[in-house]
Amino acid sequence: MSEVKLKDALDALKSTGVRITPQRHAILEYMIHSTTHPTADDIYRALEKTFPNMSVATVYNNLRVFRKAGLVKELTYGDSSSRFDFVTNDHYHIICNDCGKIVDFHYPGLDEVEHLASHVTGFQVDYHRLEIYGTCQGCLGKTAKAQ
Amino acid sequence: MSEVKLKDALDALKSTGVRITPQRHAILEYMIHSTTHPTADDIYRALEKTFPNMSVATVYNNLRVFRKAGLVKELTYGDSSSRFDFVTNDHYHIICNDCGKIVDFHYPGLDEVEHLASHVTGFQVDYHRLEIYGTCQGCLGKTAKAQ
DNA sequence: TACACTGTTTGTAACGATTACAATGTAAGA
DNA sequence: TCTTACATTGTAATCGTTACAAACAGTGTA
Repeated sequence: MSEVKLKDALDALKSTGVRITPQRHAILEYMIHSTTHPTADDIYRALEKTFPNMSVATVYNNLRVFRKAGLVKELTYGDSSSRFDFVTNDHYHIICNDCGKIVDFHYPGLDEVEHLASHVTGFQVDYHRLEIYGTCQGCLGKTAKAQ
Repeated sequence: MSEVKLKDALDALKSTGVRITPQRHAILEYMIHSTTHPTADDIYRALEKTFPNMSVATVYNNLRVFRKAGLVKELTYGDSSSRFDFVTNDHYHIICNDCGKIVDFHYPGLDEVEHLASHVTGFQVDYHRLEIYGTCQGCLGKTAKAQ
């Protein structure tokens, strides 16, 4: 099924006049198969073996291309570096404050909040972003530690 | 009323054994009166006149102190730099994609989402974060421009 | 009052993520 | 094949943030 996602993504790119290069193919493929919301550097290091000459700049360039095409979302958390997430269906993230793990979960959507916000502020609403923070089961097992 | 907020904040700090310095007083005061969700640099430049010798490091140090004391929230958006928000009541932000303006709005809370997320993922939930993106009325007035 | 202790500020250097830029490479069309 | 436009690469530069060491208070105690 991820083959379908990849094909769809490539088609979407092609239709906007973006050239499909081996690097772009590889980055997209990696992001689709990844479950870990990788940073640009994660992607770079993962593909280093296959593309020994690839530059970090290429990763950043293409992540921007994908973002503009709506294929990829950039997640800016407190960490120093952004994480990137292949856009599939509407889903939200829950993030472990202890180990940083990010898990997806689905929720019907928050149209009501958007409507209220639009009504109160006069904004024209495009989209929203929601994250939940807590502690994952793995870290709950260990003894708590003061931050 | 912002006097009360300031006093409360100072009391809260004092009670946790944090010393109240003129710089800390000024930073807190600025944040409470500010409506613009300033960056560390905004704060630094605003207080430069009053404290010609103040260091950027002091601003960062104290924002971290305030954050740990729960007085201030750090907002990491796509921009390069973090923005800081004095914590009052529960409110959310709606952000203009065009001019970057951030407006607060209130909403009853999203306990239900937290519960569902906790149930599905097994996380122990601490808090969440929600932002809505769109275009503010001012920017709607101008003609739209492709990104 | 003098002293020691602890937390604070300051200045600067260092770090690390991201971007800009110029040079080189490559695909597609005429 | 030639041309043109887009891609990649490598590197230097930028910029927000932090680390660190030195100078500075404020507070309590003798």
